[in-house]
Amino acid sequence: MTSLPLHERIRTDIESRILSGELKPGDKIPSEKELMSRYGCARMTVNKALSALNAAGLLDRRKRAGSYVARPRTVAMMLDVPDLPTELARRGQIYGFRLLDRRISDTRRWREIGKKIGCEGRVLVTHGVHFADDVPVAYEERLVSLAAVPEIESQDFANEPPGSWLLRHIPWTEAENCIGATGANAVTARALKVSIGTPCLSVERRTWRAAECITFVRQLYIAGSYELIARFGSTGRG
Amino acid sequence: MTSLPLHERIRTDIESRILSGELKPGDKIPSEKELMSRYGCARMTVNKALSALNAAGLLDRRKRAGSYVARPRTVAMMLDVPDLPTELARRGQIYGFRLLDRRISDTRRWREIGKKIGCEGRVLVTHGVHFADDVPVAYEERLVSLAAVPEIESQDFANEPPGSWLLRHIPWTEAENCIGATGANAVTARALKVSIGTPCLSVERRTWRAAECITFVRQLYIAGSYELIARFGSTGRG
DNA sequence: CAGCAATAAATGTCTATACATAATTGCCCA
DNA sequence: TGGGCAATTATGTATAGACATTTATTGCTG
Repeated sequence: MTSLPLHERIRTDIESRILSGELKPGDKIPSEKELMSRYGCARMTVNKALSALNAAGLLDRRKRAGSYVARPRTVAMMLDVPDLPTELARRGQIYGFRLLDRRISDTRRWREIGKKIGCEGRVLVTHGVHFADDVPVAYEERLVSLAAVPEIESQDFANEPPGSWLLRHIPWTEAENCIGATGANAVTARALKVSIGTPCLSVERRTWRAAECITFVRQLYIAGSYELIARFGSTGRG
Repeated sequence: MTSLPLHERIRTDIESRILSGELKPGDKIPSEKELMSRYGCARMTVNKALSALNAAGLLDRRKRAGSYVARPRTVAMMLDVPDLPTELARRGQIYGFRLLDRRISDTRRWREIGKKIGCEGRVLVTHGVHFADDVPVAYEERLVSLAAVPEIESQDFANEPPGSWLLRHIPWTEAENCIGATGANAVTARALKVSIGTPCLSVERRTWRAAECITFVRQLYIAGSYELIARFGSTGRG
């Protein structure tokens, strides 16, 4: 009997009636006044519940008009993009990283690099392999803008892959993932110790901090060794 | 000069200091008491701002201990789960669907079906191919619980694939996607007119309505023909 | 009947207060 | 020294009231 707080109970009451289809998009929700007498509580309590549903995108609220069930625009789900070392540790596997190559390039001389990362200037380029229990699971190519992250030039990535280093040191405001499938090519197949053409999950990610591109990464996970999980749960809470 | 409400100003103040890196993961945020004297307002106002940041996952708040900048474990991103017909129409391609097989099975006789969908009873099983401009792009296997969706038994899916029909008719409360890569097997390769072993993006999705499983679907997208996009923007707000 | 103005109804924000709950800190005693 | 209890502190929840803002409705007027 941990009895939820009242505002959460009001929230989940309405939420479940929306999600179950009992309340359809466009339907009107009782006014705060009505709900406060129905639940026998103060208006702030009802307001907290409805504001949360509004913030979660389940309700549209307009002054004087009332609260209405929002019509869903896009079906969006939460995708947990994992940090590989963290994720493997959680599974009880031993994580390893081997740096295959590390060089500094310049978008003015190597155009295709600028195209990938989407910025100008000097760029740190690394290639490496992620291991789980000494078995290769992923190949990684990474570009890091040295204009945005000059400190990274002094890192050797002996103990920590560039991605984890960046995650710990560099805050970012926006990112975009592109998820697809592809076959391993000659270079990646050799690094991952699989045959050419082996299916791989491909994750490409660009990360920005306030309009400035920080890094581009392309990871190839050997089919079956790794999967992404995306959830849509009733709410963003948990 | 519409001057934001105070609680939003407090929120964005702190939020921008987190996102800019001025406040790092693990750093302590001033207590509500301190913030209320700093902004010259009541505690509820500060509380509203901090609670919102907490709900957004930017803060960890613990009683007695205080509020701390959350350390991003797995970064949650928004994944737009596509409805294939809608998505292709948006791209200006002509969508098509061919039903290859349709049967009704029972989890009590076919155990592996019950295992996939995670429920008991009679199940509608369909196999089909999605086309873009008459070219196959995806193979789909779908299981639908007839206990949860009896109406679907009378559908023939001549005009509309089962997924779109479900999306339009059946509300759901929870879903989970599992995204990986795999090679086409004999059956799927023949249906997609590719050679066996061709890399494919695999999306498996289970959908529930209030603890009752509605449907399981497994889609195989031919590598290169389709990609998922996931975005993360600074805040969950619009 | 059209257009405009007043009214009322709903949400939005904020205050000041109260008590509840959890966790840290430190003190006391074995 | 160390274990356990109590005091303290910060957050969590809730109340009752006030005023602001937006906008649908109503009613008045030409």
